[in-house]
Amino acid sequence: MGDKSLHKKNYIIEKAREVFQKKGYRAVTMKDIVDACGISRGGLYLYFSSTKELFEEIIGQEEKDAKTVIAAARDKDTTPATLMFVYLNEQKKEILKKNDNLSAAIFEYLFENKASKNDNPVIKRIRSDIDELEKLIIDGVEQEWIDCDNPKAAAKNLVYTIEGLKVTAQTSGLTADDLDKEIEYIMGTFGLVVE
Amino acid sequence: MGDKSLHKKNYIIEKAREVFQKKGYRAVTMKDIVDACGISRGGLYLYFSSTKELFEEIIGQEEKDAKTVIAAARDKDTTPATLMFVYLNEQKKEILKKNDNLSAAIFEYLFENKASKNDNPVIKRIRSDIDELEKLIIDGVEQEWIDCDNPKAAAKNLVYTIEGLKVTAQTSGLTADDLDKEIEYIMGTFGLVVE
Amino acid sequence: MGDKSLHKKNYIIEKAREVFQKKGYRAVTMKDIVDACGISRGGLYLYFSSTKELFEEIIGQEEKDAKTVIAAARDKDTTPATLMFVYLNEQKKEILKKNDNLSAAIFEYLFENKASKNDNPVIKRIRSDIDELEKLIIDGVEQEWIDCDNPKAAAKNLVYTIEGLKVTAQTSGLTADDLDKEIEYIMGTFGLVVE
Amino acid sequence: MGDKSLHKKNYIIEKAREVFQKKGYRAVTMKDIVDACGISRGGLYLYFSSTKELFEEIIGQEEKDAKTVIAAARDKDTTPATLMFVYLNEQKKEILKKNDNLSAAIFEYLFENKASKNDNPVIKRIRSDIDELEKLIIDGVEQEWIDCDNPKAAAKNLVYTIEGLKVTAQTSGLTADDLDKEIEYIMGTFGLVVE
DNA sequence: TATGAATGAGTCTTCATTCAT
DNA sequence: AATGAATGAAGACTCATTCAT
Repeated sequence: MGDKSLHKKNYIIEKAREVFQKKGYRAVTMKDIVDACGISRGGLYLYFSSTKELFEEIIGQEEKDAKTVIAAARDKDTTPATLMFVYLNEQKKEILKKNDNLSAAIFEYLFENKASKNDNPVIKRIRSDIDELEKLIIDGVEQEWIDCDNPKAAAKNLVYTIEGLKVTAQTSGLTADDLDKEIEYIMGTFGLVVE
Repeated sequence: MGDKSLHKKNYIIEKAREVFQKKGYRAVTMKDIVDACGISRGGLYLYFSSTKELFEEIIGQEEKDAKTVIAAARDKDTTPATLMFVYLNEQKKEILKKNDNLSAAIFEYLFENKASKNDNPVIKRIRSDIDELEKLIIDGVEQEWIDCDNPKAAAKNLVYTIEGLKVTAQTSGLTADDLDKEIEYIMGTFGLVVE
Repeated sequence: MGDKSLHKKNYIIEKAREVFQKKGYRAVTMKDIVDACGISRGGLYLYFSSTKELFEEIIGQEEKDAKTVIAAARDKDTTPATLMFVYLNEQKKEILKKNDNLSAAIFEYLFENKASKNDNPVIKRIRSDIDELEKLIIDGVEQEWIDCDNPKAAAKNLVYTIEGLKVTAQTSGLTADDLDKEIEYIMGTFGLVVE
Repeated sequence: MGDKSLHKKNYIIEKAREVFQKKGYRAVTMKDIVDACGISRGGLYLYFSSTKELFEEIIGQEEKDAKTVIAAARDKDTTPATLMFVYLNEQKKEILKKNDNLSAAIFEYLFENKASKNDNPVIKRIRSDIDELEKLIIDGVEQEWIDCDNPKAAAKNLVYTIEGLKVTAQTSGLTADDLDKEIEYIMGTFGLVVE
């Protein structure tokens, strides 16, 4: 695949992402993609042979995990408390882009692909997030910023809560204010205060 | 609609629920329902004109909310701490019946019907759960069983976490042990100990 | 399936046979059948879900085997010599209906389904023809009408030759005269004379 | 067309033959050829504009006729009986290479192209085989090796039988033993004994 | 009320064929 | 000569929905 077709592949991915954001996962047909891209049916099949394949390519590139977010924010003066806050706020921003993010599609995709669970990027991201947050909490405890008896359980609880916020935002709607209060509460459970 | 028709309608709902539990929401066709019920296509249309209509009827009857669970467990000697534990265990039981509950189907339904949010039974149930748990926490604080500064925020956080557990169980899988640890952690955040 | 739909099924089979006679096996599409029957695509699928299924139904009804032909011609005064002649002439008649028989389609079908060989009606018919002709030859030898050292080998040879005539008629064309001469020759190998 | 092009054309024919042997005639697509040759779609079209054209080129080169086989075996000491045996054995060898010969593809091709019969190489080969075998039989009769009243009819019968064996091998399967017995029987009809 | 045959629109998928480079 | 991306037509198959009985 030459430079040119790589370009086209990326173009398709770009357009398809928009479609998945708007319509979720299951509702998307190859025709939707074809129409969004303005290419021929056959043309699309040159690059992707199903919406599933296409979607997997997209989420492979998509997931912004805790590691990345935290790493980006970390410098020598950043405290664990600040990092936690940055992470939660990043999640908030993602959640609020409701029609502009892939969570609905991702959930649908996962419901449909329960069987082949272990190798999918979302589950990997969840596991890695738990690990990363655990490390962050342990750091915070050691530096006496964070108050926590059971860092692993706390990390898991946090990740489940964030998944809950994502899904609730999709299904029932959450406002910026709802999320701010939630962040404040979570910070409080670690003995941290939002300034 | 006479008694006989009502009886048949309930029969259809019953069978359809099983179908939705097994296949989710979007994947279910009118034919699936017809086959499960052993009735004719035309016959089904006399009662329900789409899977959506049928599904809405089902979830209207479905939701076991916190109020019901807590009310069932309450008697004059039950402490708020015990009620909290009972509630969390009820959730655990529901979550573990993974292929035998409607959550996957409900999530799918909601993703597909974001627009008509406010009148959907799930959002009503979430609101009512928050209220009910808030009351429980306030009771617990007053009776000095529970330790909590901000009962409303705590109730919301708990509901979001449970939504997160439900969805994670569907998409990534959770074991009984995972849930026990999570329950223990949650109880701990209220200063409660699982015996 | 009620009387009415059985009637329709037979109607489809009837029309489909004409299509297979005209176009062979592989070239026939569900659309061809639909057009020939003047019904809708979906309608056809109610009865048959592939051209293969339809074709198998047709050839199941189709094969006129040696047993049937010979049985039909047999009465107490019929000699083995006559029966042999009747059988060969029946084959001749079938072969000459070139565009009106299914042999081309059957050969194509068999080429495409070599794997599942043993249970197909054509192979069964070939085996049964060999047996039937062997019996006929043995009868003929016993009654001193037919001259043959190895009835089984002779029966096989005859069946192969007839298959060869069928296929040659399809691929290269054979006239009534070609077939008459061939029948005369075959009769001769058994010491029989065509009157 | 220069030497280089001719070389490439032959290369394509070579590879395509393998494809036709494996997949028959109708099932072969231009893409199959392209893949087998490792050339581009456009490149193939420079040489052949359809699978039909390509296939006709192949069978034009293909046929090993009786003339060639018999000529190859003939030397001054070879008897007609031996030549007959050599010819039959050559056919046997061809027939047993079931997935490695073109007969299935050729039959399919002929079924699909009945119209343009007279100029097709198969019918020419059949005619020439009949002639060649007739000559052989006549020779044999003159040299008192072969016993036959009607050499032309016998030659035709033999050719039809061999066509029947080819097609039966493809559709129903024939073993080496089946063929040996058949050869023995055929030799017997000419008063010849297989040693 | 109830049946189930029938329809036709919609989607998926594959291929021969073209054409700019 | 050669490439391979792109097209669009053709066929398979499924479903929601209707309607005569």
